[in-house]
Amino acid sequence: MTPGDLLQIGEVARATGITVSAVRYYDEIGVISTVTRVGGKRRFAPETVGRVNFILRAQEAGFSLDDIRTVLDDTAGEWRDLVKKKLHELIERRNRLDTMIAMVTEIRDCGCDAVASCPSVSSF
Amino acid sequence: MTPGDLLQIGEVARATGITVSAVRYYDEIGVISTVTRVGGKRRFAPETVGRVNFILRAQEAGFSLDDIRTVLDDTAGEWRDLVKKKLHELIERRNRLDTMIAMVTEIRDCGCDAVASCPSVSSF
DNA sequence: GCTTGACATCAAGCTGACTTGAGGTCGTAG
DNA sequence: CTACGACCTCAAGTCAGCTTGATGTCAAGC
Repeated sequence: MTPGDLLQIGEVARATGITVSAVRYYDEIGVISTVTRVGGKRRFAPETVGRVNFILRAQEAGFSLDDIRTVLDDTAGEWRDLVKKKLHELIERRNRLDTMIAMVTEIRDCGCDAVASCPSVSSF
Repeated sequence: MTPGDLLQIGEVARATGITVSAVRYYDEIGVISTVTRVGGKRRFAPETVGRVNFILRAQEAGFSLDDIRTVLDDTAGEWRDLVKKKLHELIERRNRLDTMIAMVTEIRDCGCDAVASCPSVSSF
């Protein structure tokens, strides 16, 4: 058992589903941080689990780890602007995705023999 | 002027907005193909432009060049299954994106000082 | 004949997000 | 005492998707 409620690296890994080396990597680049070390070993705050989950979601949505660090570490007001900008990008991304879904649906239902010769492909 | 209606690499690049080196790369890995060579120089069919545009869209939607080659080159029936699978993935991706948009919107409007301490973040 | 511009090849480099491997430390259990 | 599992560091490797640089060819214009 860990002292207080601090987590070991392996616990963070298991709780979030990422590998130990990925947790270490996140720590190195500063998107999460160790509270302290005990005998050289990292100890993380319990909130780290939520933070990692946030990071994973944000990555899925197209944020780079650099973006994420900027957003999470900004104590000035800037982060809100960054989030707004990113929100805009997300909405654009969804629009493109919708276009793509329509396109792929069309291809799925086109009745062509091969995609290469499908008019739906070259019309984009 | 090119003989017939075949395009030089630079024309393909200008027509699609990608670089000459990227066209060459696409040719090398086989997502597009040169019809012939004239004095060592590649000549492309005009449809190549549409094909490249398709590739760009597909990439935006999360297809890898490998996926794209598989879909485009498949003359058997398999590609339709692959497209179906990809369509499924696209829809999942859109769902995640919607979640993310909701999340980012919440963060934008949360009134917190810093993202790190925002309850919306650790609740994910 | 010389320059210019568009093309060619080939090997190497780059970025992001990690992983892998070698070699070392620490604490507990048998 | 020794073995084990979980941790540590540091350097190097991996993958996709290109780019960059060195060096060379070829046709057209002056």
